[in-house]
Amino acid sequence: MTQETTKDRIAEAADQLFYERGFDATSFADIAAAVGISRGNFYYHFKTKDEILDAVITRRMASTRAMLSDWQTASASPLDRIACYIRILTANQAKITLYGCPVGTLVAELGKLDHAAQDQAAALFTLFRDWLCRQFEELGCGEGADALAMHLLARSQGAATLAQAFGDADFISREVALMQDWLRDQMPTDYPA
Amino acid sequence: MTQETTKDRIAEAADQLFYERGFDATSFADIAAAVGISRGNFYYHFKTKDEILDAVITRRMASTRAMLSDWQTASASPLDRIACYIRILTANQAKITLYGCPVGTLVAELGKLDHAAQDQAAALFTLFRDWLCRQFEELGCGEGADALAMHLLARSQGAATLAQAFGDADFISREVALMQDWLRDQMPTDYPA
DNA sequence: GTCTATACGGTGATAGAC
DNA sequence: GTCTATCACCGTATAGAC
Repeated sequence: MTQETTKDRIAEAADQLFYERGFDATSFADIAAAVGISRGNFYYHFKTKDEILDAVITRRMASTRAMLSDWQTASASPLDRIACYIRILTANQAKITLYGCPVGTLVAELGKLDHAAQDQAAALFTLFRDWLCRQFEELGCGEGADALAMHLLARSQGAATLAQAFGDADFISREVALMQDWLRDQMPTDYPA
Repeated sequence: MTQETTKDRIAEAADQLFYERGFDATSFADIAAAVGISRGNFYYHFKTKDEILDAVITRRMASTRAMLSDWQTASASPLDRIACYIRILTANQAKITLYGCPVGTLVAELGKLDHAAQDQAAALFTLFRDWLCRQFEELGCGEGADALAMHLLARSQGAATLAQAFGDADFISREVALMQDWLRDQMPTDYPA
């Protein structure tokens, strides 16, 4: 039905390259080569590099929303849903070891560049934060739900950063196990088994 | 006694700029302007940009070693020494909120650039890792000492990453409190009070 | 040691033919 | 929609005067 346009293919290639090499280090020539078009043709689809960044962030927002929505329907209990989140670290273990977390590294880079889109990128974090917060609320954590969500996000980021720094994929497995233990401990005592 | 040479001043300025803006985004012009010399004169002291990066990493290695050595002598108990480590997050709270962790962000960037110096930068992490590992060993954690060291490093990185992403300095305080609680729990039951 | 002047490649970006 | 040709600019790096 819906054809994949050249514009989509550019955004897709840019998405991957921004992740693997970083936004600033990725040139138009790199993206054009990956898509298989000339640099000139490029500007027919995107006027500036920042426009591509916008498109990439929009793409990531959409796919993140879709993923969170899937988890929401896939599991009945909030505990299982949070476990889904923790498992993405395992699922993406190899890539994270090579390039870090796609969200964390982008936000960090745009922050240092003082780029206008840094808030948009941070919104990717907010998507996870709010979703996790809701799960912890359903779990009965009430006031502390957002703090728990932030804490879990931080633990994930730390695992990704050190795994990349030391090229140690197994470290992710160990941290995932610790996060699952931690998650069990967050279950209120009056929560139905 | 020891004069501060122009070379030192360049390395010092580069150190700060690499932290605040990132390695790749910092140009010779930026550093030259910060030091107050011309771009041409620059190359009398450093032949390439990578040489400056080397000097910056060497600087950071030396200052980190000095800091760890200070903590070693300042506190008698390994528990107190680990607490010293946790406190640097609080001490550098404002800068971390703006620019992230100096070590973590440099390693992440060099990793994405696939830069030759990425292992040298990772050695900065190893410095902390080995030092923390020794403290946990003295604490009687034996086999698990390195795992505890890595875990604490990851927790710190996560706190720094999210604080920067959300521009939330207070988050560091909350994570520091959690890390201190965690540290207490790592104390073996037979450890003398 | 410090400067000015300059080379040279790659960058984002534009114009215009097809 | 896609291409080639071209632009101005900024990056690292060099040469040579003082």
